[in-house]
Amino acid sequence: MAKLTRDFYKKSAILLSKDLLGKIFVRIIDGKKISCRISEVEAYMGILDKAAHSYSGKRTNRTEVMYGEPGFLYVFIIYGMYNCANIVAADVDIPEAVLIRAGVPLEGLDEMALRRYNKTYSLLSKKEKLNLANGPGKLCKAMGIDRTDNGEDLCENITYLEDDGSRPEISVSKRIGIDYAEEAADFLWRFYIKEE
DNA sequence: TGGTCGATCAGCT
DNA sequence: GCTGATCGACCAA
Repeated sequence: MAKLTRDFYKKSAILLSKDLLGKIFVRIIDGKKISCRISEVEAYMGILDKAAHSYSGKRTNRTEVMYGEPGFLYVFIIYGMYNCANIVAADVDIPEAVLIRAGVPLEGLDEMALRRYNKTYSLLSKKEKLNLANGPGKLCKAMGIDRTDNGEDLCENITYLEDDGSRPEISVSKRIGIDYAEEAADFLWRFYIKEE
């Protein structure tokens, strides 16, 4: 299984979004491997994107990591209680990122189930299994990602991506929850794996 | 099956 | 003091 290296992330958030679909998002926690297949993402195109935290070049403690090398984690808190995980794209001083919106659990099912529902995977209802990581906040909870993971290097061995050769068909739509962003709200920058 | 609403915090004004 | 790249609980029908 090929672990993705820095080069993979060094492209615009839109291109990276499409390449991320079907890839395997891995974390090693307490020596246990937890992973899920990325099934839904959104591109945030930085300076010119009114929906992006880095719109117009806004640079704060929070957005700082997006101005660095690509292939790092950008984690922020939304609505006071949920974390959202992004992967920094492009290049130094080009603050673009890809929001990981959903994943399909592959390994470490019990670890995810315990973190989300405080019970083992086999005790989950059908709905709970579906809901394990099918949203940005849920995925972070299942994968154990919070603000302390902001700035993690995906080219190290704690959190990283793998390519198992999967090349899914891609569907496109408007991004979610950014109605305030005027014309940018209509851009088709949400990508997800096509269901048959 | 679908609408509304509260939780709760970082960043901005 | 307000608002948001969300979620899940609760209620109505």
